[in-house]
Order: sequence, then C-alpha cells, then structure tokens
Amino acid sequence: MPTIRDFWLSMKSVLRCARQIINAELEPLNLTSAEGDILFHLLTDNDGLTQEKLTERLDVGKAPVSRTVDSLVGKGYVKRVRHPNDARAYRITLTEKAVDIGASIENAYNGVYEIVKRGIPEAEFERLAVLLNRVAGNLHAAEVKK
Amino acid sequence: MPTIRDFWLSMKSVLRCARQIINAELEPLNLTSAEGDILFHLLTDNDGLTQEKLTERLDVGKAPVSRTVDSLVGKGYVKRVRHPNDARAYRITLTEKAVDIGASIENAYNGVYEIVKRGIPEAEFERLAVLLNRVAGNLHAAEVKK
DNA sequence: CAATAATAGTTGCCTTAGCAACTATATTAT
DNA sequence: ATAATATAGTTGCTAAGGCAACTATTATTG
Repeated sequence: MPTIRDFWLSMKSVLRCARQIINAELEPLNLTSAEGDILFHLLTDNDGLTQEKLTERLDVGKAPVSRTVDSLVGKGYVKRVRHPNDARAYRITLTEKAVDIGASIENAYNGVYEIVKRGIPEAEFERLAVLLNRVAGNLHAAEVKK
Repeated sequence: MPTIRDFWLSMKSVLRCARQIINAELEPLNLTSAEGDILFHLLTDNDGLTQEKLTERLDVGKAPVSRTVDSLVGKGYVKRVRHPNDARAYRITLTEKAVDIGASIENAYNGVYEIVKRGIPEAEFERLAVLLNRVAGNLHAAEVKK
C-alpha cells in the first residue's frame, strides 16, 4: 500500500525531471521551459490564443503567463496583437522565427512523452491518465468547496 | 488516447491543488507547505534526520532544505544539533512546540491523501502509484544518461 | 602522513508561480 | 443611459526551488 510520501515523491519527481529535460533541450534555442510550454501550445493552436486561454490550457495563473509572453515577445518568438472583437484581450501568435524552430520544440515535448510512456503498455498508460485526471478532479472539487 | 498536454495538465493540477490545500490548513499554524513537508517527515522519523536525508525524501535540493530549516528554527519548530559522528552534518529534531501540533499536521496531509484517493478502489490506486513510480524511474534514467 | 576527492551545509542569483491590487474595456441590470 | 459587475492584462510582492560557488569537515589514495 503506497504511502502519501511515496505518492508525492513520484509526482514531484516526474514534474521536476521532465522540466529539467525540456530545459536542457530548449537551452540551445535560448528558451526556458515556461516559454517552451507556451510555444508548444501555440504551435497546434496557432490561429492565435488569448492569454486567458493560455492560462486555462497551461494551468498557470495569468501573472506568469503575462510575464512569459513578455519575454517571448522580447526574444522575437511571439507577437501580441489586440483582439479584433475585444479591446481588452490580445491574440498571441507565433512569429516566423518560432515557426522555424517549431519542429525542435515539438520533438522536445514528444521526446519526453516517449520517455514517460517507456515500458508501459498502451492500455495501462491510458488507465494511468484517467486515474490522474480523477485525482485532479477530486482535489479541485475539494479546493473549491472549501 | 491521452495527449501529453492532458497528462501534464493533470500532473500539474494535482500538485498545485494539493499544495494550496495544505497551505490553507497550515496557515493558522503560521507554517508554509514547504515547512509542513519537513515537519511531516520528521514526525514519523523523529530520532532526527540530517538535511541530506531530507533532500532525498522530499526530492528537493539542499539549498531550499537549508533555507526552510532555517525558517523552522526561527519559528521554534525545529532544532539543529551537530551530528555526533559527523561534524559536517546536523541532526534536525522537532521541538516540543512541533510535537504539540503534530496531530494537526498529520491530519492535514492525511486529509489530502483521502481526497486524492476518493472514489478510486484500493487496487486501482495501488496500480496508479506503481505506474507513477515507473514513470518517475523512466524520466530519472533518461536524465542521468543525458 | 600529505594530497586529493567526496560529503554536508550555506549563500547568492535566477526562474517559475501564486496572490492581491490595479487599469482598461465589456457586459448586465436598473 | 448610467451604474454595477465581470473580464483581460499588468505589476509588485512573496514562496519555492534549481544551480553554482563557497566553507568546513570526512574519506581515500599515493
């Protein structure tokens, strides 16, 4: 029977290691993992996401999204354009420079995913994802109720 | 089939929510979650752990452990005593004050664990823990090899 | 035994992220 | 239409953790 300590250890370890691997892969591109996360999302959804949408999909608050987008703009990977139908919002879109390195970024993330799944049968992994989602839901419900 | 994005979302969400719940429970005791993590470990292993051991068990670097222990010493929850057999190391032990609130701390962590497992049959949860451990191992191996 | 290497901690600097307070625009209700 | 409220973002402050460089003790090895 797993203890809570073991459970946390695994959880923390997974996220930390994954981030370190991503950081190492992106370093030559002068990108951090937080920046990579955003680019990775924009690469599939590249008709332009608002920062609001990014906070949803990345499960990160709007403050860090704002700052990371700042940094990406500074590095020339992303453009902030006012949303045509809502003057409060921006549309964040990739620049040429970002599209050019798109494949490297996707490789980095997909590579980590391969490592994660290594040696785990498809069906088992699917089960894992479902259970994790359940756990996330449990905690979210508890937090809100509180 | 789960995408890497969904998988990360769940993972991040679990850790974030859990930490927020712990923070909320510990706030009345004037403790942060990082401090709580250490106290929780000392409560079961309370013949005194070195900071080195704490870094292992918490999966956190020695720098943050050093600073968090500092802070716990400052708040009077923990004592740093030189290790009798090794003048480099400390033994970190709980004070009376910490023992007094021990039950509250354990309740906080066990409560979160209850929430995590809610609605998941024992055997399933055990499976989840095993798989997570496997994933952690995969990533760790990949990181070291690199 | 002296020199080198390993271990335990500390400190400075940086990244990531949360919260709260703020601005500016949109929406809703009276 | 005006007032109240909600939404999109920004900024300041703080918590948490990583990395690298440092000190001070062991351990190892020639």
